Amino acid sequence: MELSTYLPYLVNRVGQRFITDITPILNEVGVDIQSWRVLIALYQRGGQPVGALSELTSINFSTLSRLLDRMEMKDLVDRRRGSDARSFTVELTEVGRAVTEKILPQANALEAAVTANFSKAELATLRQLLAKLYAGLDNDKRTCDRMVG
Amino acid sequence: MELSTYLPYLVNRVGQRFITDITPILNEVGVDIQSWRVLIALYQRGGQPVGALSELTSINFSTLSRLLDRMEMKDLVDRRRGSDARSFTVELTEVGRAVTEKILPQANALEAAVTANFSKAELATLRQLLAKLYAGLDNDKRTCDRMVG
DNA sequence: TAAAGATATTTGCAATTACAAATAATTTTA
DNA sequence: TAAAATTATTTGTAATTGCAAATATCTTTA
Repeated sequence: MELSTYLPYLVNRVGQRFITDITPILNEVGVDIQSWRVLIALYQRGGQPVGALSELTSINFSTLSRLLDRMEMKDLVDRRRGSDARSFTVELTEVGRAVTEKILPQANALEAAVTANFSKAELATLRQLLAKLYAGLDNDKRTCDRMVG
Repeated sequence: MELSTYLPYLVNRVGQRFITDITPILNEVGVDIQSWRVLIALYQRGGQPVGALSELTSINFSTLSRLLDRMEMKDLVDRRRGSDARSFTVELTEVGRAVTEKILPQANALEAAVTANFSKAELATLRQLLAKLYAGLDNDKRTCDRMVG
C-alpha cells in the first residue's frame, strides 16, 4: 500500500482542503462548516427529521442534536413536532434561507474555480465514481452488520 | 446546485463512511482515526517533523501536537530533536510499527471490499481525478492567498 | 554581533465532539 | 390492553479540537 494511492488518504485530504477553503467565506457570516452542511441539506431537500438530516450530512446524531440547539438560538433553523410525535422536523427559518442564499454563490464560485481545469466529462466521471464508491462502502457496511448481528 | 452532485458533499460523505467502517478495526487495538492517519503516514514516509506530518495527514498543527503527546504516552511514536533544534522528528517506535502492521492487512481488505466492483481502469481514474482535484484546490488556495496578502 | 524578523512547535482556553445512557413516544405481542 | 420491544431524539460526561498567543530556536540585517 502506498500512501498517495490509498483512497481514504486521497479523500480525506481533498475533504479537509474543501473545509479550509470554504471556512473564510463562512466566517464572514458567522457560520461554521457543520452548520453549512445542515443549511445546504435543508435548503436542497426541505424540512427533515433529525435522523434523516444526520444521514444526509454525515454528522453524528448527538453532535447534530446540539448543533441544532445552537443553530436554533441563532434563528437559522427551527424544530417542530412531526406527525409522529417522537420526531422533530427541522426546517430553515427565513434567516437561515437568507444566509444560505448569501453563501451559495460564493460556494459555487469556489467549486467552479477548483474544477476549472476539469472537462465536463471528467467532472461527470468523478461524481459518478464517488457515488459508486459510496455505494461500495454501503455494501461493505451491510456485510459487516451481517457478520456481527 | 444539487446536493447529490456537490463535490464537497460527495467527498465528505465518502470520507465519513471510511471512518465509520475502519473505526471498529482500529478500536480492537485501541487506536483512533487520527492516530491511524499518523501511523500510516510515518510507516510509509518515515520520520517527519511535526509540520510535515501535519501537512501529510491534514491534521491541524496544534491538534497534532497534542495527539502526538498521547501517542507518545502509548509508546506508538517518539519525538527526537532534528538537526534544526526548533523541529522534532517524529518516528514510529517498535510498538508503533507492530500496531501498524497489525492493522494494515485489515485496512487493505476493507479497501478491496469497498472497491470490489471497480475495474482496474476505474480505480486508476478515480485516484487520478482525486489527485487532480486536490491540485485544483491547491491552485485555488494560492489564488486566495494572493488576494488576501 | 545584538536586535529584529522568521520558523517550528507547544500551550491556554473556550468550544465542539462522540459514546453510552436516559427520555419520550409509538408499535408489537401475548 | 398492558407489558415488552422498537424508534427518535436528547443529555451526561469525558475527551478532542482549533484559534490565537506564547515559547524556543534559528537567520538575517544593520
